Amino acid sequence: MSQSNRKLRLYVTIGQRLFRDSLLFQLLLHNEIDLVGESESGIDTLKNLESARPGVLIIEENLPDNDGLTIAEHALSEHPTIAVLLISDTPVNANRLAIYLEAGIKAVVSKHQPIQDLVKTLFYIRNGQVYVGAWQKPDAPSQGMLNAYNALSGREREVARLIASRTPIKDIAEQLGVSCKTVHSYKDRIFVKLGFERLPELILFMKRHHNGAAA
Amino acid sequence: MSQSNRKLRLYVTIGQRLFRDSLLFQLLLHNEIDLVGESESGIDTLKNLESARPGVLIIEENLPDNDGLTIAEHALSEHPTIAVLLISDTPVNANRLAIYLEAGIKAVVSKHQPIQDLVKTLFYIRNGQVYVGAWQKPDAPSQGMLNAYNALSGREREVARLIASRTPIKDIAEQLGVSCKTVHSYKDRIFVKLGFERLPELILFMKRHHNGAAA
DNA sequence: CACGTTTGTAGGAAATTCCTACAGCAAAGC
DNA sequence: GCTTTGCTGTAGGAATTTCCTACAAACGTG
Repeated sequence: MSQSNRKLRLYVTIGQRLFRDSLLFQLLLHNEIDLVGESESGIDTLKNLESARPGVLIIEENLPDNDGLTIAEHALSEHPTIAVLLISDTPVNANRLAIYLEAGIKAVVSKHQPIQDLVKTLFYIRNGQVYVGAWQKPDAPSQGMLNAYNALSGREREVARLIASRTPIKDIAEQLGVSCKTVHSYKDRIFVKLGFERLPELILFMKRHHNGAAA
Repeated sequence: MSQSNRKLRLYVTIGQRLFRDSLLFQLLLHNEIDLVGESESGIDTLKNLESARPGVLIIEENLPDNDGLTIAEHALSEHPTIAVLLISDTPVNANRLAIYLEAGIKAVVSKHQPIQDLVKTLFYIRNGQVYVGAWQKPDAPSQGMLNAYNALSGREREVARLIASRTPIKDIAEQLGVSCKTVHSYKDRIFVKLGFERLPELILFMKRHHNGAAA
């Protein structure tokens, strides 16, 4: 997945603390990510870039003080090597995308996309590549995820359901009449198949497929 | 902390998927929280409440289709027992808060507050109590956190710094010339003292105190 | 049918979490 | 001054988790 072996030096500019925090908590779970700075306004961002020297800048389109695009352009004129990922408020169309790319922005993710898209994009652009993948297939919103669910085997689905409903592994093992080790194996395989790394992703995924533990 | 022993049945209405996801990932880490539904619009929310029967509804003030307050009032007229937590776009003042409380809303958290505030408030109101704590002391933004940092002992700070910079426990033990077990003890104590439960919280905390691993 | 893949099963090593222990020292009292 | 109490540095144990490997039975498909 990740070609580059050095850490991803990340700067995040998001106005609202609540969302900045929760996004950062997610991103910081990846230990390749090194947060070198954050701010809530464009001006602060420009001031800090010099010393923070990020490799990637995630910046919101609508900032309290300025337009994210403007800030990004300023940032790029001073530090052309930064890979900028713009978070847009609205779904992105080809026209807008073209404008962004022309400005030197490497990728755009809309706030209406799942967080996995952001993470995927982030890792993709970190080597300087432009990412335009997401808008080419806007017809299949969660199709990939549905496919992923279908890829689970019967036993895996059972385990996935139980894990998502927070049944302890030991209880699952008991219920299914297998050893804990086996349940762990299922768990591992589920996470690999779905591309997840942590429990909340699985819980949310199962809820959204109406297979959660609606008690 | 949590008086009630049954799970917190949570419904979340946040327009933007990216933020809904990242917030949910955080909230779902708490295993007392049982997500019974989510939507991105007020109308959907009202439609789903009947079957989801949440104990707590977290709802954004500004939704794509409607005003969160209006939706909350509708929801409360049908299901008066739901504890509503409104996420407001702007900092909340006493006047606005009074309006909200009169409408039957249990708490308001602004998007400019840290995520811990949201979580704390969520657990507080789950038993039906009104939460008005956050705006009574708006003068001390991160004072509590600074105090918390000062509460760490010298050795704990060293370990906190190394952990936040993602140094493996074994390396930390080596560097400090103590056993892994000891490092784990420090880690445990750090997390208890700061009230954290997961690594990203510590990383972010250390960054924000300029004690991160600015390589 | 033979060969590659998926599924159900499980074990081992290393790491992590959670809890407990304990000696030394410092501050707080009495 | 002496005792109690609490914090700091140190560490061990048990249970759990993660990560990786293994392997036989079933399955599918040229």
